[in-house]
Amino acid sequence: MDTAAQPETAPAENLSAKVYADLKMKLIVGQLRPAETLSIRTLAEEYGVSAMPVREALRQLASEDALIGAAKKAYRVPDLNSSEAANLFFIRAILEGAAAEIAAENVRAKDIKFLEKLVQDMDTAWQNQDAVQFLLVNFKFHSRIYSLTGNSALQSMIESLYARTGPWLAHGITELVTIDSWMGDHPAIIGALRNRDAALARKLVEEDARWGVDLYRARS
Amino acid sequence: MDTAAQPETAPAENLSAKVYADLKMKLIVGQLRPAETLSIRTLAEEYGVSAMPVREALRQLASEDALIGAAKKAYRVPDLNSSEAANLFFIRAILEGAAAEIAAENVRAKDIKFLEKLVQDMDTAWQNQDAVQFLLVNFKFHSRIYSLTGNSALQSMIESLYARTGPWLAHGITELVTIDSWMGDHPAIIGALRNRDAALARKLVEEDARWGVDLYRARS
DNA sequence: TGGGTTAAACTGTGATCACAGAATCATGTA
DNA sequence: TACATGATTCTGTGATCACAGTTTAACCCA
Repeated sequence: MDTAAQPETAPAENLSAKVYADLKMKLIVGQLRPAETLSIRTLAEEYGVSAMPVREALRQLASEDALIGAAKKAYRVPDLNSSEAANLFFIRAILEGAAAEIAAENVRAKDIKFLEKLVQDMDTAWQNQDAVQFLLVNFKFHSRIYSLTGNSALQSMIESLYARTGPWLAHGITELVTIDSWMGDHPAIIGALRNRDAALARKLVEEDARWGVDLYRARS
Repeated sequence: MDTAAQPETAPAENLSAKVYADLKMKLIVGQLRPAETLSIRTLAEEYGVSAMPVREALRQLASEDALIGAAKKAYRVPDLNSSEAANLFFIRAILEGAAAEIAAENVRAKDIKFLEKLVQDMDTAWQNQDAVQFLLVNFKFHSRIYSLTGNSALQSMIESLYARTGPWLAHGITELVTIDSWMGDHPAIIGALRNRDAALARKLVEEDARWGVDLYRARS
């Protein structure tokens, strides 16, 4: 069961929720590769549960298009084309931009401190070539920001977008991204939040999401 | 099975998807009231299927917070408070505003014609005091607009928001909304689209969503 | 009659089985 | 050797059962 880190929002009331949270986190951090196939029975054995919780978790992920599920065919991780990826990063830019705007008004000193630590963690993860840890910390960074909006609906929607873009990001990130091409943005975002500059925070976060699109274009 | 209108996006490959689509549409058009309780076995009998497809549909709706599902307790339709409703309409304004902006660039003559017909349908539905039909046509109106973006992810997210706000809208709409207080907006939206005025289309659609928040404040 | 307690009915949850379609692999033929 | 065809394995899907909490209702006692 504890094969992946649990997300902060894990309610874990029942087995289905646990499996769902675990698989979703694996998607976010890139522990599942594009076009990879997922079988209910195989996963059930891995998790040590029956097929029932797994099938509900897979169906749930498929319902938010984090997985692809066709009738009588194995579930599989989506392999995004450039158009689909652009659409997702476009929505991320919209939602996270709006979230950052609100977050800039609610941010506290402890939030700044936490974000600064995450920037360091992301740096070390990169130096260790640990793509999973890198994406996990990146997710935590953004997650902390839009949790400051107090809008849980907004939060779950953005989370879903990370689950959908995670597999592709993990697949492409080690190939051609240099540490300079992105790392400069996160400290700038922290600075905008500290200064309560909502407009700048929005702009920077939107650019950070746009970076995902650019990364995709560079690959294809 | 055919107890509610099927949404345009209904794939309906399996029973779970059919039940899910049907229940979601009932939420959107207000055929399920806030705090109403839903039982797996009861619904299974109504739909003439086993409990299995129903439980998956209910879990799926609960996963997007269109229903509330606690452990070992009956599923129920959320009864939003003012803060929750405001959060949802806020997201709707963001997403639909961005969608309208893109739609204004892609709109065709046949789309305009279709939207104009829907305005008429909505008018007659109001005169007939048919709240269900009214909300259905309203949904179709907005749905058509953001389908023009070609961004299916955006589409499903907005749909989910309609499912979450539908029950409350249906409950409050017959109480205090006069036909003048909103109807003026839809023809204006059509005009903005026809003129390919993206900025105006965005502004009007955002205001249309904001109307939901105002309606809520008037109630509480 | 009122209140508390118990029993019955109802709830979602997990597990297991049967089934039909999809995919894969082996086998036999040209 | 190449290819078609067969069987076997694997896939999700639907149904049914047992179980443990939750809720509701009835009932009995004061």
